[in-house]
Amino acid sequence: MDFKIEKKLKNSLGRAGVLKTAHGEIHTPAFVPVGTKATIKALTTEQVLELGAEVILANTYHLYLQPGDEIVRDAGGLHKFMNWNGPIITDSGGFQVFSLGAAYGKEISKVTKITDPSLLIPERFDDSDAPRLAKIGQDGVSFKSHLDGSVHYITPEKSIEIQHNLGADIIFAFDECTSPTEDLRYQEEALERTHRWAERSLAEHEKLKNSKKQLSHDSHSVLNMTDRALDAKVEESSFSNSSKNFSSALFGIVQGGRDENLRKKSAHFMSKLDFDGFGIGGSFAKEDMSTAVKWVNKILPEEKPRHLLGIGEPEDLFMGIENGVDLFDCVAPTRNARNGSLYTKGGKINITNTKYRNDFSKIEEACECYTCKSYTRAYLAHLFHGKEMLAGTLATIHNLYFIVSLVKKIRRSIIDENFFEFKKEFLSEYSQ
RNA sequence: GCGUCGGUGGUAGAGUGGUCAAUUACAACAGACUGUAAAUCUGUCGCCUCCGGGCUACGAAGGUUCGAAUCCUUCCCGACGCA
Repeated sequence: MDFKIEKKLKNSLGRAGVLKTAHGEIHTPAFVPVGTKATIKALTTEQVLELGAEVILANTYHLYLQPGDEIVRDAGGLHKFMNWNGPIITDSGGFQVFSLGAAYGKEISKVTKITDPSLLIPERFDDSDAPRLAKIGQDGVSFKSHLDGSVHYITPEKSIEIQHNLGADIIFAFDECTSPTEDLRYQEEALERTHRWAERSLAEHEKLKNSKKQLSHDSHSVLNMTDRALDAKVEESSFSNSSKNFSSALFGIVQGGRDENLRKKSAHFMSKLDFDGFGIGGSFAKEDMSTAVKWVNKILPEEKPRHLLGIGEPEDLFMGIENGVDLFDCVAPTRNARNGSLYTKGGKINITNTKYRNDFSKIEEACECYTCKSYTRAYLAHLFHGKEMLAGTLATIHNLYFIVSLVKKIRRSIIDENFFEFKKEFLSEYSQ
């Protein structure tokens, strides 16, 4: 993996660059559509490619449970299995520690609002009796499968092993995504754990990389190749699409919740480790997400890429990019689409609302996506009311196109040196 | 014509003397969704409301009863059976 910064945003941390992976280039900043179970829900990979996405993200935990990482490995890796030849990122399962743990059965979002009553809990209350599918131990996390109830203990080593079997271009260290409702003491304890897990993830990654290299050398040496030729062969294969031997890049994840000291501590800690890039994870309050990102990105080494995990509403994308984020992934555009919430320049609209039933205009008149080129709001409304499968597909194409294109436009504005004008113009219309 | 069964809110369909403005599902209406337990979830869903309650309602009209969607009478409508 190779990352080059092409242009920096003046008076801020923002930058535009190119991230080279074994499966192609990612022009950063970039939005990464989420395909948890090795599919961007409702779309074919051709549709994902056509709407302009360069890279996608899949999930370790889900693919480990179903169909099983060994099946994916035996299929020739994730790229081949799901027919996506571009770059792939896999999340480590760290988010499921939160979503199936502290957030299980509750209405807690990783992005909360300061006014959210869940934040008013003065001290951490003991809710260990509450049913949850993820239970945290010092060594790893015990998951009770949401599919069949079977129990699986995931350690950092196991997460990395699974991710190596899946074979994504960028993989993440196993972390603990904490709930925004946790108090400082717990955040600190969890951070210590995440840091230990980061070191162990890194060690396991190195170990697996080396054993693969060894395997590769061994097989080549049978052919009596010179060392020089061997090295060239290994080098070549690591950038070849069909190769099983290319090595994934490993990103460490900064945690620390909403606390400045913890976030900075985590950023310092991660910076010292030999990661290829970094994820910024955990929970935020909407109102102060920007400061958290800023604290972290001021510390992280400039020359390595940063991925703001799970963030992706338009205003957040501007915020993140301005503060030095290179990659974003988020389920919002795809999930919102399937639930009838569509992005427009003037804000999100709920296409199932009565007023759209006879609205024969496009979702967005100027939009260049497949959906807008061919269909009206009334048709989309009809598909949603009729519960037709095509509703989800057409809506997802539009929403992903909207968000992917927005980030591309923001990238362009950095290169053209009019980021702040573009931001102001876009947000003034969007937040109306 | 006689007999039997049945007519409940937008629909289907519970309820069969008080706890019924009426279970439930669907439809409708609105909202939520940020590293996907998610094509999901939540709320509203007779009218009015100073949110205490008030009013009109279970085919129609009468009646019994302290009290009726529920019991009785007549009528109207539907299905089936017999002429």
